[in-house]
Amino acid sequence: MPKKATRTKRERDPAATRQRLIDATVRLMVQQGFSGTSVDQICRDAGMTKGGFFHHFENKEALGLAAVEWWGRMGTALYAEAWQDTSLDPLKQLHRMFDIMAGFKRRSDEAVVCMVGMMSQEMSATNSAFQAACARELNLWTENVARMLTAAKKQHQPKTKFDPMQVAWFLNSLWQGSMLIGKTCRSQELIRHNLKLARNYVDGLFQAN
Amino acid sequence: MPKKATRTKRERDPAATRQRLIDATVRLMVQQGFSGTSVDQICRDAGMTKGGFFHHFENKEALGLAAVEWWGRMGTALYAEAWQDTSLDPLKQLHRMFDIMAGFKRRSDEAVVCMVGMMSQEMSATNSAFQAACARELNLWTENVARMLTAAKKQHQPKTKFDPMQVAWFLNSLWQGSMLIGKTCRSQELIRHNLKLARNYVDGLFQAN
DNA sequence: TGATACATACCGACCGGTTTGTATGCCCAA
DNA sequence: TTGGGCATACAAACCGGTCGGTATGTATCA
Repeated sequence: MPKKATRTKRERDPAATRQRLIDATVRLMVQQGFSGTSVDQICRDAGMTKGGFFHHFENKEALGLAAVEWWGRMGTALYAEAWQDTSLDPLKQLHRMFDIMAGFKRRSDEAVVCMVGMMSQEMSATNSAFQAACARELNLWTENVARMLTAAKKQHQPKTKFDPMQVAWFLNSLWQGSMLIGKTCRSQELIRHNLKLARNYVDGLFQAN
Repeated sequence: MPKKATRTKRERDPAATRQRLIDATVRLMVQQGFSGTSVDQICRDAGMTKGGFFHHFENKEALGLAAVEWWGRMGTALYAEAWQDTSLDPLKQLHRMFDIMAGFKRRSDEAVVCMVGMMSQEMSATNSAFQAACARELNLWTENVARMLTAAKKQHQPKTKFDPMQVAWFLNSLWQGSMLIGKTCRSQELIRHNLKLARNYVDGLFQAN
C-alpha cells in the first residue's frame, strides 16, 4: 500500500498565516500601541516565529501599515449596511450609521476603540507613512458621511446653510474624540450620549418634516 | 580670604532642573509618545544625565505622570482668562474660550496637540495610573465647561432641554477629536471649522437674544 | 510516472544596539 | 563636614532584524 496521499496535511496556508499576524497585531496594538508592542509578542500571539514573520513582512512598520489598512477595510464593511443602501432616505442612512456606531460596544469591560485614531495620535507626527495611511482612512469615512449629507440636502430643506464636508469632519472628530475619552474615562455611556447629541445635531440641520 | 560670595556658580537649582526634565518630556512625548521616547533622549534634551534624572524621578512612568499633570496645570492657566472672569456673561465666557482654543495654533508646521489626549490613547488601556491621571484632566475641563453652560442656562432661555454635563462632554470629545484629526490630516483649518460649528452649536442651544 | 530542481513557508539561534534602571562617587552649598 | 544634586559607569533585559537551515509544495522533463 503506497503512502497515503497527503497525510494530515500540515496546514500550509500563507494567506491565513499572514492574516493571523495581522489579527494579532490589531489585537495587541489596539491595547498597547505600536511602540508598546514587540514583534516577538506578535509572533507569540499568532503562533509563529520571528523568522516566519519576516518572511511575510519586510519590517514592523510594514505590518503596522497592513494592520491599519485591514482595520479600514473591516470598518468600511461594518458601515456598509448603512452606507450602501442607496434606496434609503439619506437621513435614514445616517440614522442607521449612528445605530451601528452605538452598537460597537463589545464586552462591558472592553472599550470601543479605533486603531486608526490610536495610530494617528502615536505615529502621525513622526512617521509619514502612518500619517498618510491614517489620513486616508479618516478621509474615507468623512467622504461617505459627506455624501449622505449632500444627498440629504437635496431631499430635505436644510434649516440653515451648511457645508456637508465640514459637518462630516465635525462628526468624525466627535466620533474619534468620543472613543478616546470613553476609553480613558471608562464610560461607554458617554459615547452613547454623544451619539445621541450628534444625531439630534444632524436632524437639526434640516426642517422637521 | 573667604570664598567670594558664590556667584557664576553652576546653577544648582533642583526645582528648575526638575522642570527642565518635565519640559523636555512634554516636548518629546507630544511628538513621539511615551514608549517612543527614551529616558536617554529626555536627559539629553534637558542637558542632564541619567543619574541625575533618577535622582528626581523614581522611574519613567513617574516622569510621564508629572508631565501630564504639568500639562493640565498649564492648560488650565491658558483657559483661565475665559473661565475665571465670572463678571462676564457665561455665554461670552464660552465664546472667549473658543477664541482661545482657535488661537492655539503655533507655527504653521506644528500641529495643535494635547498631551492628555495622546497619553489617553497610548496608555490608558494598559496603565491605570495614566488612565486615572488623564481622566482627571479631562474631567476638569469638562466640569469647567459644564459650569459655564449651567450658568448660561440661568441667564438665557434654553431653546430646548439639555444637560450641561452631557454637552460639555460632547464639546470635549469634539475638541480632542479635532486635534487628533487635525494633526493626522495636517489641517489646522479643520480645527477652526470645527470650533466655529461648535460655537454655533452652543449658541443654538439658547434663544437668540 | 517519477526523479530532479527549484520556490516558498517557516524555524529558532543569534547579533548589535538600545532600553530602563542601579551602584557609586565627586562636588558644592549650607 | 555633611548631605543633596548630579555625573560616570555599568548591568541586565529587551529590541528589531538577520541568517543558516529545514520542511513542504510545485514545475520540469526524461
